[in-house]
Amino acid sequence: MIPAAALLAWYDRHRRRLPWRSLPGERPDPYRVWLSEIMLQQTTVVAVVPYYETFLARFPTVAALAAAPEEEVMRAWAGLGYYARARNLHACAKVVAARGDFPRDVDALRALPGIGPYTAAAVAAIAFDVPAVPVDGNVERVVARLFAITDPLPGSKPAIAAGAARLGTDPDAQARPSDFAQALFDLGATICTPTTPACALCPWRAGCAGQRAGIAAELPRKAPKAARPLRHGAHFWLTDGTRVLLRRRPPRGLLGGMAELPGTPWRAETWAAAEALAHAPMTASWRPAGEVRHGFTHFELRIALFAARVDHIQAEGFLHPLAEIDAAGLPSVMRKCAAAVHPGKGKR
DNA sequence: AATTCGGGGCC
DNA sequence: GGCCCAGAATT
Repeated sequence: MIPAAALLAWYDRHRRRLPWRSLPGERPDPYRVWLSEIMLQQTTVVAVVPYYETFLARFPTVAALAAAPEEEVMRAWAGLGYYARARNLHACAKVVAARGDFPRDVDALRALPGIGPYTAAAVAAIAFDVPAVPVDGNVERVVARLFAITDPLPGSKPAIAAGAARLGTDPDAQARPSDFAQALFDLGATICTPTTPACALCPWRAGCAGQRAGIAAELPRKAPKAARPLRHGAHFWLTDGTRVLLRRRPPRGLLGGMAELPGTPWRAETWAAAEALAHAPMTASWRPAGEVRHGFTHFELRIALFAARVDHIQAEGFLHPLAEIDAAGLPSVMRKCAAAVHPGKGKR
């Protein structure tokens, strides 16, 4: 038996202070818990913090978020990645605002847009003290080590989920579901880390089968990943001296609904200059303007840049002031392109 | 069950 | 250069 009391005692002394966390004894704001959980999906705490602060200041309540134009929500999300999250966030806010509040149980939360099994359990536990154990990457690692589960992910997910649920049956865990969930996160983030776990400092060291077997650092094992193919594209920086031409990507799919520089499709073959220029937004004296490399989850991209200045822009898309390019809501790959061609201030 | 979705920090 | 991250939706 792994004692929840030992973890909770450790958490009471060593828990991380994070902007979306309420103080001990303070009732959490479900909106803030939910917002943070969506942002934290596959995204590190360090990356989320500045976005969370800005986002919360701009949209202080779920009603304010629901009432905002979608384009403004997407612009506030720009650079954080996985943009379907932002669209689902907005859709979820509208449902919740119409209902009046967030549902308090796992199944009802699970039915909302952008909320899957993990987030439903996390919001229920953290915001409403429902005795659920959310299983994220941290918890998978902790549980795989505690029980020495050597089968590789993702096949071992059911066994790991069962182990996590077993941990949550401890009466001490059931007495503090919100703290127990966050304690598991903090243990995974600060002690039971991916490469070199600090087992000497771990409150669960005595009961850890992985540590006892000397294989903790190797767990969880994972199936090998496929190689990322290389793709090529060309994009165009067209300015009239005060504005630059942008366009909107299709609402779904990669970078769905985000702004971009006009360009070619992205494909496996390289683009000859003349071939790429056939995709230019208008006829002009295009000059080569460097290359940008960017890694996506499942492919790597190399973009050849072309730039031109004309007196009058006549092309499809919309014009954005050069001086406010950082506020254009460009995804990171396009911010790289803009910075390569137009090395201005450079920050967001 | 597999694939498609971003981006950055850290080793 | 690879790994990881408070995963979900789609196919």
